[in-house]
Amino acid sequence: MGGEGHHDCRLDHCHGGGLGEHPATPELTNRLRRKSRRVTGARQAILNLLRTQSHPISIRGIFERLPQGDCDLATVYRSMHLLEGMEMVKRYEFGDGVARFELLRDGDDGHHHHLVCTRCASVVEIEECGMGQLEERMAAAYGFAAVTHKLEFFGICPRCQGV
Amino acid sequence: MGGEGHHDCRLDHCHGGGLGEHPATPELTNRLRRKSRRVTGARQAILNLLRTQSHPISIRGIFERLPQGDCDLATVYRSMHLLEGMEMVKRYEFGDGVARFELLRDGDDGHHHHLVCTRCASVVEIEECGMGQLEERMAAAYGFAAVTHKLEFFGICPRCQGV
DNA sequence: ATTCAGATGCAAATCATTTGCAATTAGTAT
DNA sequence: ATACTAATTGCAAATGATTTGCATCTGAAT
Ligand SMILES: [Mn+2]
Ligand SMILES: [Mn+2]
Ligand SMILES: [Zn+2]
Ligand SMILES: [Zn+2]
Repeated sequence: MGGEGHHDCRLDHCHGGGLGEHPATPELTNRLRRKSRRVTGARQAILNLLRTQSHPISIRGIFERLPQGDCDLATVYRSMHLLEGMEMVKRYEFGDGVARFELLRDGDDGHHHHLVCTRCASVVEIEECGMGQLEERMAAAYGFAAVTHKLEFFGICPRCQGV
Repeated sequence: MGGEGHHDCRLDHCHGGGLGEHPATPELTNRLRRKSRRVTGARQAILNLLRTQSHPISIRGIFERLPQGDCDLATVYRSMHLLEGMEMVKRYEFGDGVARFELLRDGDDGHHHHLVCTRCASVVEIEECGMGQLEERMAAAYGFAAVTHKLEFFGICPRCQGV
């Protein structure tokens, strides 16, 4: 084996059909191949959908927005696990028992938080985060390693306040 | 009605049997009666158990520790809802799909956070929290009201680091 | 075209939590 | 102490999100 590898596919096997035209990002293609996973229509479709979202979206939400139930709900679950493992999406939980995901743009670790309305579930993206020092202090104080955190804010949005 | 109310129960209807001897706290008794809810063996048992815990405990965990499955799992679920509504316990979620609860000691709003080991699930109680100003800034910036937050830390505890 | 590990659809299985309902019980009134 | 009624409970069945077994299908290398 080995060699110059000119046998690589020209990255456009997406010859119509399947889940519609979802141009495979070289990004996705490379990451997947590195793990010998495949560039499938479902995965491309899901990533393309995530690209259009500006807030976390649930798996059911993804499924319903995918072109005419083209892909099975179980496949969306499996795909999100895969993408999460590849650090291409990030999982959030707002406490309602439903996981939500956001696309991780290349080079972005995606660390940020949300302000969620407890009445209508509208979301504001929050970039601020002064937790770094606290994490360090914590690691030092309790001997923990690789300390991270999950932080979400809740409240009542302006629109919902106008009873 | 009204009057001196000498018809009140002497708060010790717990004449043996039932869920064992679980002295009813006047605290519990009063809060419950105020809402015309009843002082039952299950509720006393659960509160007494919670009193012995120093970290959040799951509903199944409570159920299993209760004297010989004396009380139904569904009853524990219902009791925790009640107690949460009465602000006698606080709910925490560590992201594993299981809710955990802590007793709210009288006069304490119980606001604090946790440092959870992602390998063995051991927990460190964290009192520090400098989130107050952030909440205010957020309320001001986005017009949200009653802003609160959920914050938990994750990492690898000293014991689990010693692979 | 051939080949086969990786993916998918579909249905059934899990898991945590909730709910309907008939039987039981706490707290009050008699 | 007895009676009465709403609150509570046990038990089983229902939910809802997520996972999984398995036969079939497909991507990508040869
Ligand atoms: Mn976000
Ligand atoms: Mn705690
Ligand atoms: Zn942060
Ligand atoms: Zn805090």
